[in-house]
Amino acid sequence: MPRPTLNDDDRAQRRRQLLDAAHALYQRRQALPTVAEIAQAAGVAKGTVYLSFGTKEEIFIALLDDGFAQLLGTLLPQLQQLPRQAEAAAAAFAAGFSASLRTLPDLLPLAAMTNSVLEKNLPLDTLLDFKTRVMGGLMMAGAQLEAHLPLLLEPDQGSDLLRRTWALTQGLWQLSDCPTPMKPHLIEALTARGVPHVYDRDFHDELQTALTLLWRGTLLARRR
Amino acid sequence: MPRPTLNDDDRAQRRRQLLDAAHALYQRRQALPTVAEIAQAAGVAKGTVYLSFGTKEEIFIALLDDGFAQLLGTLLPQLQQLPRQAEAAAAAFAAGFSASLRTLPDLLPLAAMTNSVLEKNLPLDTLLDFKTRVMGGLMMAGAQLEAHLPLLLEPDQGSDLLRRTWALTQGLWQLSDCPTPMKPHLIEALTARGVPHVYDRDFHDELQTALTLLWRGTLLARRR
Amino acid sequence: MPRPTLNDDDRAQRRRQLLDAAHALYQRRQALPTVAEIAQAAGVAKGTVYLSFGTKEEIFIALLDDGFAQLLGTLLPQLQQLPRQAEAAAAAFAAGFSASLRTLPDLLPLAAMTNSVLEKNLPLDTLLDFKTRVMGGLMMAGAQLEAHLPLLLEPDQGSDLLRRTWALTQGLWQLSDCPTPMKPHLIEALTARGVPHVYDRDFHDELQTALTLLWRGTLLARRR
Amino acid sequence: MPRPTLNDDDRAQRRRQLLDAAHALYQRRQALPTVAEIAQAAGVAKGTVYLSFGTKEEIFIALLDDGFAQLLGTLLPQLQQLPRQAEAAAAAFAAGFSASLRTLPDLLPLAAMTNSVLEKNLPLDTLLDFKTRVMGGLMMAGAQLEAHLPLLLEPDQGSDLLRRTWALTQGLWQLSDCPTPMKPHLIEALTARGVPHVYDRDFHDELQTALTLLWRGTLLARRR
DNA sequence: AATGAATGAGGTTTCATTCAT
DNA sequence: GATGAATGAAACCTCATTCAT
Repeated sequence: MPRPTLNDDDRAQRRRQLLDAAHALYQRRQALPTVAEIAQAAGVAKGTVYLSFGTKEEIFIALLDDGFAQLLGTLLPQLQQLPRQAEAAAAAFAAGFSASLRTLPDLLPLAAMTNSVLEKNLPLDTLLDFKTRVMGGLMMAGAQLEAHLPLLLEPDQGSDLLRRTWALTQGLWQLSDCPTPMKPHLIEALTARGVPHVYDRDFHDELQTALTLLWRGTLLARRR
Repeated sequence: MPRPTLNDDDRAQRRRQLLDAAHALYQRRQALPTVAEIAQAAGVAKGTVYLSFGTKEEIFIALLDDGFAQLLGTLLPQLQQLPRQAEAAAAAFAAGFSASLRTLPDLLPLAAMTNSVLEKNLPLDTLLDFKTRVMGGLMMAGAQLEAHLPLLLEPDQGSDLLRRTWALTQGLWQLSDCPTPMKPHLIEALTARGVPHVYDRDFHDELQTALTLLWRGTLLARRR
Repeated sequence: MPRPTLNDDDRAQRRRQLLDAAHALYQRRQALPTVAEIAQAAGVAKGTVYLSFGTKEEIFIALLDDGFAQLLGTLLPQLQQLPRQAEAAAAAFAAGFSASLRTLPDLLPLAAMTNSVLEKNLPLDTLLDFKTRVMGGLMMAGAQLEAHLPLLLEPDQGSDLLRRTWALTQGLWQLSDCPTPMKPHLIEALTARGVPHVYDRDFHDELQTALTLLWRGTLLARRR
Repeated sequence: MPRPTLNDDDRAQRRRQLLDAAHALYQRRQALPTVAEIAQAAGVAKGTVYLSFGTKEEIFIALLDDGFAQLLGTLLPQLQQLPRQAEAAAAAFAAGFSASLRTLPDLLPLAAMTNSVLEKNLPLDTLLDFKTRVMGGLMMAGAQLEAHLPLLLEPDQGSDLLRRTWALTQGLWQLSDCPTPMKPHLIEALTARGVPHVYDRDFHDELQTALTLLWRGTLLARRR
C-alpha cells in the first residue's frame, strides 16, 4: 500500500496513464474495455480509476477530447495555407483533412459512440465541458478560416462549414463501417449480391469527394 | 392464452404488434428497451418475441428498416418534382427532405445506434439483408434522380449524392443531439457560457442549409 | 392437417419413428436433443411427440430400454455357451460381454445420465415399468446363468452377478469418459502431467480385466 | 457490507462458506441449486460467488474434490491395517470402505452427476486439475496398498484395484438410487410387483458383498 | 389425431461502482 | 491516496410443455 501524496502534476500524470491504457485497449479491441482492464493495464487498482474519472464514459470522452484537439492542431496550419480560389481550396482542404484523419484512426470509431453510448452515463458538467471545448475549437478554427478566405466566406460561416465538415465525415464513416470481424464477409457478400460501389469504396476517397462537394457548394455561394 | 395457427398475415401482424410496442417504448426512453418490456407492452410472453425475431437487435433493425422504407416512400415523389435548375433543385430537395424527416422523429436516433449497438448481436445474414435493402433503395432513388436531372448529374452519381445526403444528415443530427433528459440544461448552460449558435439552432434549419450546400456543390459541378 | 385414425400398429410405428429420430440425433451430438429437433427429424410436429411420450425423458428411457433388451438378446446365447470351469467362464464372459457392448455404443452414455438427468422428470409409472423390465431381464438371464453353471453359482446369485457386472461396467465407463470435444486435449494433458495409464487405457481392455476379476471372485467362492 | 481486503485465509474461508452453503442446499434438494440460492444461503451477493468460483460447476467439482479427499483420508489408514490374507483383506476392505462412505452421504450422488452435468461447463484446466488430483490420490493409495500387500498384488495393480473399486461402487449406487421423492413409492411398487430383493436390499450390504468379490478375484490371482 | 404458437420459468454471468480499511 | 472485495442490477435466450383449433 504505497501512499505518496499526489500533487497536481502527479494527478495529471495518473490521468494520462489511464487514458493511454484505455486508448491502447480500445485500439486492440475496437470496443470499450472494462474498467478492470483499464486499471490493470495502467497498473492501478480498479478503485483508483475513480479517483481520476467519475465514470468509465468520462475516460473515453477525454480520449475523444484529445483526439479533437490533435485534429485541430494539424488542421489549423493547413487552413492558413489553403489556396484562395474556391475550387482549389475545397480540394486542398479535403485532401489535408483526410490525411489528418488518417493519423487519428480511433477518432471516428470513438465519435460514433458518442451519442448512443458515451453520453449515456456522463454528468452534465463533464458533457458540458466537452461540448464547450469542442465547440470552442471549432469556433476558433472557423474564425481563422474566415480570416484566411475573406472573399469566399461570410463572417461566422467558418465554424458552420467546419461543423458540417465534421458531420459529413462522421456520417460517411458510419455508413462505411461495420463490425470489424465481419467486414470482409460483408463486403464479399454485398459484392456477390451486386450491391455495388458503396462499401468497397475506400472511405478516404469517398470522404475527399464528398467534402470537396460540400466546400465547393459553400465557397461558391459568395460568387453568385 | 389464444393459440391459433398463424398464417402469413397473422405472422406479419404479430411482427407489427411487437415492432409497434418496441417503437413506442423506444420513443419514451430513447434507449433500447429490454425484451421483457417489449413483450409486456405487446401483451405477449417473452418467448413469443423470439418466434418473430431471432435477436433483440433484429427488432430494432426492423424498426430502422421501416423508417428507411418510409423515408424513401416520401422521398421518391419529391425527387420527380424537383426543379431542373441546380440552385432551385438543391433548395427544394433540402426543404422536402427535412420535412420528410420530421415525420419520422425516431429514425435518426435509431440510426445513430446502428454501428455501436445494433450490429453487435446481429447474424451476418440479417445485417446483410438490411444493408442490401437500404442500399437497394438508395440505388433506386439515385437512378430516379439521375433520370430526372440528366443535365445536372453524371450517371451513377445519384445514389452517391443521396448517400452523402444521408451521411450529412446523420452526422449533423448526432452533433446536435444529446441525452434527452439533459437537453434543456445543456442548451441553457451552453448559452450561458457564450458558446453560440450551435446547439440552440434548430436542427432542421441547419440541415436544410447544409444539404443545400452539398447539393449545390454537386449539381454545379457539371457546369464547369 | 392430415388426420388418419391411428390403430395400434400405427401408434407403435410412430413411437419407433420418434425413437429412431431421437437415437440418431443423440448419436450425432452425444447430448440430449431438444424435443423440437426430435420432432423435426421424425417429420412430425412438436405436439405430436407428446401423443406418444409423456415427457422428453421418456423417449430416452425407452431408448435405454431398447438397448438393454438388445444387450440381453446377445448375452443370453453367450451365457449358455460359457465354459463350466470358473476361470475360463470368467474370461469368456468378459470377452463376450465387451464385444456385445461394442455393438451398442450409445448404451453406456445414455445409462450414465439415468440418475442425474433422465429420472428427474419421469412419471412414477414409467420409471417403474422401466426398472421392472430391466430387472426382469436380469432375473431371467441370472436364472439361465445359474442353470448353466450350477456348480459355480448359488441359487439366486446369477442375477446378483449380472447386476454387479453391469454396475462395474457403467462405473468404469464413467471414469474413462469425458466430454467428447475435450477428450484428446484431456488425455494429452494428463499424459503430459504424468498421470499414467488410466484415461488413455482402452476402455474395453480395462473392462475385460475388471469383469474377469469380479467373475473370478464370484465363481471361485463356491470352491472354498 | 463489510469490505475488508482479503488475504489467503479469508479467501479460503469465503470459499469454504460458499461450499458449505452449496453442500447444504444440495443435501436438501439432491439437485444442483442455482447460484442465486447458493449466494443467498451463504449470505453474499450473486456476483461474490464468481470471485471465488469461475463457474457454477466449479463449485460442485470442488465439493466432489473435498469428498474424494475425505474418503482418501479415512481410507489410507485402513489400507495399512488390512489383514494380509486375501479373503480377510477383501472382507476387511469392503467393510471399512462401506463404513467410510457412510460418512460421506453426498459423495455418490454428486459423483453420479460428474459426466452428464458437471463437466459440461467446466474449463479444461479445472477439469484437468480435478482429474489429476483424484488420480493422484488413487495412485498414492494404490502404492500404499501394494506396499502393504506385496504378496497379493502385482506392482502397479494397487491403483487399478482401487479404481475398479470406485467404479463398482458408483455403478452399484446408481443402480440402487432413484429420485428421492419417489423412492418409497418405487420400492413399494417394485415389491408389490414381485421384482425381488434388489432395490430394497440395503445398498451397503450389496456394496460389501460386491467389493469383497472383486477384491477376492483380484487378490487370489497371484496364488494361481 | 395432429399441429405449432404461445408460454414463462429458469439460470448465468458481467461489470460499473462503492466504500471499509 | 489506494485498494480490491463486494455488490446486485441487468438482460439474454432456451425449451419443455400445453392446448385451442
